[in-house]
Amino acid sequence: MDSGAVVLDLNQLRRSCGSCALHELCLPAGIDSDDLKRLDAAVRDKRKLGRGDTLFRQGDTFHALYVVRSGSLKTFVESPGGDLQILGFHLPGEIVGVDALANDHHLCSAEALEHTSICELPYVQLQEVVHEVPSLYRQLMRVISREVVAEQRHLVMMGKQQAQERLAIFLRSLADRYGRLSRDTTTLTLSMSRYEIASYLGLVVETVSRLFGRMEDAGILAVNRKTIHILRPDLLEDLCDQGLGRLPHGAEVV
Amino acid sequence: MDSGAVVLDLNQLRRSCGSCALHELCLPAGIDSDDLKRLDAAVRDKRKLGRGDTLFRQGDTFHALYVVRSGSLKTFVESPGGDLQILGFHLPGEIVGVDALANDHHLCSAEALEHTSICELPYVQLQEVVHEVPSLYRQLMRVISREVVAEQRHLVMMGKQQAQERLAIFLRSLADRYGRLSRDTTTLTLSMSRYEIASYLGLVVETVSRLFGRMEDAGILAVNRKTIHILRPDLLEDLCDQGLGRLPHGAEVV
DNA sequence: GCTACTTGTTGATCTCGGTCAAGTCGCGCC
DNA sequence: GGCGCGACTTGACCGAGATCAACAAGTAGC
Repeated sequence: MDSGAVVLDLNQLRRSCGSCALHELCLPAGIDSDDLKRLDAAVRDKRKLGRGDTLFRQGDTFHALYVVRSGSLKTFVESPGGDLQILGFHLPGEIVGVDALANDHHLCSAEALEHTSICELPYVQLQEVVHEVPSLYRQLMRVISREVVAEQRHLVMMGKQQAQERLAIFLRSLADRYGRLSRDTTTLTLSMSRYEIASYLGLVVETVSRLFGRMEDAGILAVNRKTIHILRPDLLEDLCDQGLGRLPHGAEVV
Repeated sequence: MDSGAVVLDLNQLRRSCGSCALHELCLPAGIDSDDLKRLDAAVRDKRKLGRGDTLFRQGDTFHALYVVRSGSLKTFVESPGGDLQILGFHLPGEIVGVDALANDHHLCSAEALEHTSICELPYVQLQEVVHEVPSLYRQLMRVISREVVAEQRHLVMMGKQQAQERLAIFLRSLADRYGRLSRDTTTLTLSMSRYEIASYLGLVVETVSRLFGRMEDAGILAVNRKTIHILRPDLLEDLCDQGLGRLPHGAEVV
């Protein structure tokens, strides 16, 4: 810990939570500037990760929570057969590692999908700061709760939705979350592969590929490899909740 | 069980966390007796719920977290079409309501599956106590984290497992959780309907019914309406990871 | 007891999405 | 450039589980 002379590491990206672009989305939301300094003391910069780099792995001992600062992560569990299930994709401002609090070991792995930087919150220090700053405690709970809500949505999707609805919901969710980061909501640059999308949705790659094709045929999307243009957000929205009345997969445009 | 034992006054609800049978599973775990008194001050007894009674409903304003003291709850979301998805079944010692922390409104409903008593933790008071008792903060995080882990397991099940594996995993999970409550692990008395099980597993009732039949034919279970005897726990275990693969052992979740 | 209703079981058929298999595209590398 | 490999797409077929439908067994009300 750096309680004495603070060594400034100029290679590190983050300066302080107060000056972070995610200020209003992340832990600092609603925290006043005095308290922010305390939070800053608990945040340790983490080296940047390149595509495919591991943040933590299933079974690792828990010692910190992480917040995505830029880029994106996937969390997943893998079974011996090489089979894996993607649990979630994590964009800037989202927290990762909460599952490990239960028993001090990570139960899933986290890997960068692209160049990604991370804020590390060593748990011991975080506890101290949270103890000193009640409003931060509340905000931390909020951020954790968001992950719970995301998992619940995921669950509903897996339990009830048809394949096409799943993909539509997934795309809408990505667009929304990028929108919150003040980015374009009609152009998505997917950082994950088709295989990862399929796993997340509980489908197989072939199905995902066909669905992209079908949605493109319907004029809803323009798909070019990793780049997705949402041409008709309204129609995409329609696809998200047609629990019973499904498109007969012709060019059904209303 | 009922003979010779001290007659507990069932009208008298919770006495204190210190004297609660769930002491070691619930929030009090690892908290010393002085601090327990503070926790007690934050716990408000909640009236008992009867079968079908609602604890909170989707959209309700958030003001408290809840811990199941006895009985069981289901949490679920319902879509306009009357369609519902069960998110989880909650047994004694498990926390409910975490999803509402994100935006002050419950995003799912919670309903009792049988006679159930609940400890209510008004959030404002809980925050104060957590502030005073760091070890309680950590334990609260643990309990919340357990729910995250349970959701992750649920997700993996929905994404990768076959119907039969899902039911096997569900039954094993129930047996484990009841086992932790020091009950018989070979006889389950299901408090939920076949429809609720089906929804939880992402299947339809007919399939669940057929699977029970098949497992009975295989000599693994003896099924009589809501009462399930696990005759061959070893075979049930085998069914849990027949697919291509599953979590090897992972860490034990408390 | 009888009737009406809810919950669960069983059988016959259908279908969405998985599986298998054969391309095609994009990209790094020599 | 051409080669090789992984990521993606497309097509033909199939099967697990959904759907439809009839029936059985509890359960509540009278």
